Amino acid sequence: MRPNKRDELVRKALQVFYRDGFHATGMDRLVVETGVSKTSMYKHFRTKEELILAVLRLRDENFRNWFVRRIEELADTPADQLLAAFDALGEWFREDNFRGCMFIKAGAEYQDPDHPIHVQAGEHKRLLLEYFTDLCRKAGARDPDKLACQLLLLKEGAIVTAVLLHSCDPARDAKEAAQVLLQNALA
Amino acid sequence: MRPNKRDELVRKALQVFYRDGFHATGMDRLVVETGVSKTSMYKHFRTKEELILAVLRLRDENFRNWFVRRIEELADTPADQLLAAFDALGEWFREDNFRGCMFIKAGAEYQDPDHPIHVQAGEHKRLLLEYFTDLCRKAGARDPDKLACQLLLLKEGAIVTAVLLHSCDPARDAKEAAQVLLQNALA
DNA sequence: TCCTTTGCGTACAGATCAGTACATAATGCC
DNA sequence: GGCATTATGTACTGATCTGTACGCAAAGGA
Repeated sequence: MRPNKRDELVRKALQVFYRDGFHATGMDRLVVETGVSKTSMYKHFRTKEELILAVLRLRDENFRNWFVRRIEELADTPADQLLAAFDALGEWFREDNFRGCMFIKAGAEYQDPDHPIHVQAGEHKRLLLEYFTDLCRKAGARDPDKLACQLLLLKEGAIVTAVLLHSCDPARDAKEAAQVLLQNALA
Repeated sequence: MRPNKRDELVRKALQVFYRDGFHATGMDRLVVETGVSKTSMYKHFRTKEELILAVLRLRDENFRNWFVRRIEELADTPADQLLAAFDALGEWFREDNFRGCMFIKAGAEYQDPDHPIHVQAGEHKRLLLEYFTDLCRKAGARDPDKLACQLLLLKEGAIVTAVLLHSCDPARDAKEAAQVLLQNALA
């Protein structure tokens, strides 16, 4: 029971869940795709829910790391970084295997607000909101909390719309909207 | 096989699917909850997918009717109506059984872009976008298509955020953002 | 070499999935 | 009333779901 074996399982499960959804992906399929035996799978994760929670933790880490790093590559000042966030989004939308936000989907499949999976999905959004708020404060916005929330709305809306309309334009439109909001919040 | 019996089944199925999700709701449970026999159910709908598509059609009709009507009750001029849309959203968020947007959830559970359910979910958003575009044009916006898309982003983002953060504030924040964008597009 | 412990694969349990076969009950027509 | 058609309820199919029981093989200690 090597500890990195567990990580490998989580990585693989992440791909499959992201592509096909949670309810639609059975443990049997995961067992086949990872090549591990069912007993081993259930040694590492006592239930499917526990596996999903581990997957969401990894996804949260991966996504936020990538997002923040990419933004810092694209821009220097906090204000520019807030706008660059939407360029990063656009890059994400253009990836071949883009399938929307895993946390929105998790919240959609596990709707009970008290369900651990739903709670964890909300936590991801809260952390992103914190990041935005921090940038808004550094940029000198009049009401950093409000502006951050508005930019988050644009981000989430862009993701959902990109998925359902199969278009990458939402990233561009969201960026222009963010520009207007930012200008308004700084003046 | 009364024709209104079918509508009744769709109405009931809508409630259950909306509350519990598509994959998580089996035909057996629907049969029990509607009180109809399984044979009758499959006489009206040849497959589960066909039932879901009928449910989405009804939901699209219900939601857009309610949305447009409520907006017209709340405001008179096109510009005010665009803002009132977010007040209507806020009322929706406050409903006890608010569980987010059924079409976002449908798109999340049926991710294949060619899947009929995914396509139909996208169609709903397209129709909403058309409605917004029409209002933007009437309001005299400089670029009605762009503004409409941006307002749609705010709406979708507000829904997703309201669900995951269990808060109704997104409606308020979205409205204020819409106000700024609208002002900017008219000036 | 023998014994114990640990890890893994297979086969299975019981529930539930979508969908159907078939018998019975209700209805329309003459 | 007698007959054909249609609607319905039950019981079932084979597949798949999450999770487990058990047998075997490898490894470690004396």
